[in-house]
Amino acid sequence: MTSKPAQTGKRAVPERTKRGTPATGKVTLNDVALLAGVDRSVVSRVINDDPRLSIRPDTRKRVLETIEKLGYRGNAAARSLRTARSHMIGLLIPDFANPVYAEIIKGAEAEAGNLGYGLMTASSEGVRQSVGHYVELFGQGRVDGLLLAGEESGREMEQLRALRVPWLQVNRRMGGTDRYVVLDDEHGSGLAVEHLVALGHRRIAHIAGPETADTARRRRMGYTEAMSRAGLTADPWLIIHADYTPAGGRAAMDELLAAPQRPTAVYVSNVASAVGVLHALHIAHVAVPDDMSVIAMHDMVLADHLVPALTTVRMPLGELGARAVRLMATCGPADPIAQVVTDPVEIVVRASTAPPCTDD
Amino acid sequence: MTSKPAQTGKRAVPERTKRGTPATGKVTLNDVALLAGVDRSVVSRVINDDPRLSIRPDTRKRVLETIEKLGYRGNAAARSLRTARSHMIGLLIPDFANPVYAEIIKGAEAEAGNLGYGLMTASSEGVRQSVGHYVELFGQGRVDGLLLAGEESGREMEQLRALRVPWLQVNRRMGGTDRYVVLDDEHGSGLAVEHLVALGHRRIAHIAGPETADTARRRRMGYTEAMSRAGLTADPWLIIHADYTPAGGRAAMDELLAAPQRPTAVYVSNVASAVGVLHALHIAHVAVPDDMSVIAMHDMVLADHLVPALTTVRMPLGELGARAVRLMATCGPADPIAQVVTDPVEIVVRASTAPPCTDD
DNA sequence: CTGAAAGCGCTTACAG
DNA sequence: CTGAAAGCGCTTACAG
Repeated sequence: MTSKPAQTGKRAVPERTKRGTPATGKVTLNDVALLAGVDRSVVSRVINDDPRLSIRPDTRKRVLETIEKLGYRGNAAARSLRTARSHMIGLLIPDFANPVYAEIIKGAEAEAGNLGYGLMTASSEGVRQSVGHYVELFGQGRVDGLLLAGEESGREMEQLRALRVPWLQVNRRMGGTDRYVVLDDEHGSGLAVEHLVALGHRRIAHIAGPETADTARRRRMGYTEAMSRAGLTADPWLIIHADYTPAGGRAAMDELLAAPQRPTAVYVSNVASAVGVLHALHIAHVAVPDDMSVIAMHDMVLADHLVPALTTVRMPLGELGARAVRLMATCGPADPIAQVVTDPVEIVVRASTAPPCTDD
Repeated sequence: MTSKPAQTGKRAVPERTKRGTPATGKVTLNDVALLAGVDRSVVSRVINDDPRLSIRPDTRKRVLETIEKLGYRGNAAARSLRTARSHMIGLLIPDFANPVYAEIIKGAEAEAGNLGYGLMTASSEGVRQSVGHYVELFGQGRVDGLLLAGEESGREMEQLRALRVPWLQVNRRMGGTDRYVVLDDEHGSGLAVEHLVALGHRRIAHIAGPETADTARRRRMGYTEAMSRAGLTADPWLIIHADYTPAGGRAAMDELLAAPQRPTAVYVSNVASAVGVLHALHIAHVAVPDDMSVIAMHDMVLADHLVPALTTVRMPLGELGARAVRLMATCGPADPIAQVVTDPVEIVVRASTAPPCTDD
């Protein structure tokens, strides 16, 4: 007679999961239930704080103690399979080397931890190199949601959409979507211009980001509007578009220095570009801030140690990352999300800005 | 009579996974099998290229086409649960703002992609803030292995060990372990010193990393040995320990400038510190490279744009990250791994090094 | 107050 | 050459 497989916990196991190897320490719900003398469904409900569970205090205590004693850790895969949620959030950034994203990641990571989520950060660059692209990484239910801080091409957005994973744009709003969270770039830009105006500058240039970038557009608008408010004209030759990189900033500054009428101050839309701007001025023997004031969007530790120390606009980048995670974790996949993080924006005055030379 | 649940694909499904909602597009192996007219085990084996499967070419073709047609993506949780592998690798770094780690992450990410793994990067900082610490993030079978590039405290290593996840130290070897992959820091340091010696410097200082850091120790050793080889003495006052941060480098340089006999050159063990070193020299009106040559460990885009552009030692940081992932993916959890990535180490000469002033 | 059962979507040894 | 079955470790509606 073929005996039915013996009861709970004694069922046949595939070779690779051999029991009796306590070294591996694979403790399951069943092990806990067996030792605590209850059903595994009870253990599960204790762990998940099921409000519909009524249980005697001492039974609960016994279960909890057994979990502790065996060092039980729930299996993420089993739980994901059952609940169809991974408790992971993906974050796609353009480049790990850009310190702006480091701030966003930090905020996102901390908030994810608080909400019991894991954060899986990848760079567009890295993903592009890999074989399966987004599919391997973010498809297959690996993440519950995807935060997009990168510059995805149309084809890439297509691929992402095919994954059918809820997504949210961070720090940009492309393609007329209603799923984004951004900073108040216009306001920040306005403050930068106002700082320079207050110092007495009138010919203020703007090294803007790439023309295609949404952030660049918003910062440029903030700049032109603040110029108008101050009764100054933002002549087209005062605005140069450049990549958000040191090399981009350097080239833009060179161009600005070659202009017929030199500005006395420049507002750079990105701190990475500003590094290149300072370098270009150094090479051209233009003294900062005596002959040229420089202020840049985004404050970083680095700014304090550049030569000279860089005046910046501090934006709540960490809060942006945190907010994005929170929204992703709490909103439905199709809820419209259109948020602007405004809170602490301030000018951090350092050595790179001063009144213009009087003999100008 | 209670009819047995109808066959494959028609079993009762829990409410949340309602079929007939093609919008959600939850396509399973069963759906593919049904449409292709084969068993789902066949589909599985086709997907996984099971060598023990013999199948008619046209059947295989039909299966593949159906997968394509339905846009089937395997469910990661189900696969993980069944195979007890997550195909995820965790990477723990100290700080996203440190550009050195950006390079390591990039290399690791690319290699993970090539091997079909996902990379889950977290910072020690961020993890410490979160509620469940490592357990939530890396426990529960979420990752197959853990790459440790951070500075974990003893208590944290304890926690990590309790997770029973295979781990590998990256860029450091702490606690007499035989699971690490590092760079040839000694060799790189030697090259830095040799570069300065070749320029004619004899009083060469070293701003070393934190005394507790393994990398700092190896770089300092490379420095002292190269000094000896050149017949120079590495006097104790020439060596200052500092954090791997701009602030650390700045304080160390200030200390060096206050010394009775000033060095003519300094080898800084980290590019972040070097930023602070250049700043300190600027403040003190010490001309670089005329009055002080500066060379730093680790090449970054930033180095090219500092004032002045910084001479560096380029180390294979990306390859370090890639190697770590490869080892983690291919080695057994207890195999001894003690590797040194030596390959392309070279001096990148920029504007911060020159022969010493002759009137010195 | 607690237990038994079904099933999430896969993989794999085995049967035919 | 292909199919049927068992089971990975959970959760949850339901029964008692």
